[in-house]
Amino acid sequence: MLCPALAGSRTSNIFIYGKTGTGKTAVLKHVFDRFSSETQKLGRNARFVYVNCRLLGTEYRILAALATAFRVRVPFTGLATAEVFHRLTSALAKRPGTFVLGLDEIDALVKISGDNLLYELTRINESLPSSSVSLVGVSNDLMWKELLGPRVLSSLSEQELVFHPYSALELADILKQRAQHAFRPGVVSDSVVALCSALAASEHGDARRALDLLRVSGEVAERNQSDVVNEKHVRMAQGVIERGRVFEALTSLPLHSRMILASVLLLTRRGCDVTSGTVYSAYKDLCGLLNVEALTQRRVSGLISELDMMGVLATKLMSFGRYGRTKKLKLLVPVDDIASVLDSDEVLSPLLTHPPPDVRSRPPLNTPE
DNA sequence: CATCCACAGGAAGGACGGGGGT
DNA sequence: ACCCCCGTCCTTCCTGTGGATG
Repeated sequence: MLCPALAGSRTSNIFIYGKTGTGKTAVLKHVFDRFSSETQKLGRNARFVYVNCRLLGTEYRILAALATAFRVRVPFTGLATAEVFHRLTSALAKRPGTFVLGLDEIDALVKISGDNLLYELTRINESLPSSSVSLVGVSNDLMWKELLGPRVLSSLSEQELVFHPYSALELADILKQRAQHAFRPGVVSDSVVALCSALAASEHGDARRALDLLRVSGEVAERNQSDVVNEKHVRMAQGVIERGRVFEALTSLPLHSRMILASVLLLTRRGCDVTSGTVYSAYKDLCGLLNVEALTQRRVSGLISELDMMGVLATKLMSFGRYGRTKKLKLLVPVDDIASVLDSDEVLSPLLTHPPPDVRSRPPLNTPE
């Protein structure tokens, strides 16, 4: 699909779908690399730029990253988004060529700030007389297209590509091949490979998961001074990976999000019902104890939604008729895991290990379960 | 049927840290 | 040095809402 770039002409916009761990990003990066070196050899002025929309987070930062890739220096804040766009455009106009922008996790961009930037990007060519810009959008949300306006949709999906999940057999092939490089012969048996791939296949065929699982299994085996990797190590590795992910996600959370999480933890431990209302008052008490100014209920509600989207919490809207509507919260992560993360938090841990007697919530709603 | 609870979540705007241009 | 503008994070204010109750 990108071959026209070799001849110096514009490529179609491409849209790539597929679940996580099916190799979209890997393929995109690899293809971009190959094309970069090929076009260089041919002496074409072509650039293949990769950005990850979700990691960058905002419209502005994505544009700034694109600009930086074209050696346009922009500050991390202070400029209007439109201004950055303008600078990018004029930089592109100055050096004629073929430019392909790979926008990974493009669904995140649209969910955060709408399809405006995409729209602008699809019609950037109109103001570039001698260069061409085309887009490669990558999304792991198949239903995501519905968020797009028709004007963007038609121009973005000139060509489409779907990456199907790997089957357990395909995963096993990948793992076997990697295992040959990473392990001494005979250390990893076929049954271990089969288990890793089966576990990953059951989680929608995520190859990254499978590889991580095998790698960590090896580490676990090594730590246990075992000469071979066996099924038990794989099971242990599963737990290690899970905890690692949780730990990383939670420790990087801002203070107030961690405090909200601590409130949920306290309420859960005490067996109170955990709803947005009770959590907020527990959170406020926590703020009082820490001498921190509490955020408003509105903001806390927003932070809870963020935790929900991260998959730390599950929320469920419940209606009790006359007794109002509320969001029930449930931790999706084992209580002990969260506790151990918060325990290593120097600000919050004293409150969790010796919970003061009256960090309490409002009296529970007298409603039937 | 209307009411009303206890919130959800949208809109608008303000404080702040940090630009650009002159 | 000055002014104005920007994105981010948060607040304030507001309207919307599912369903038991009167």
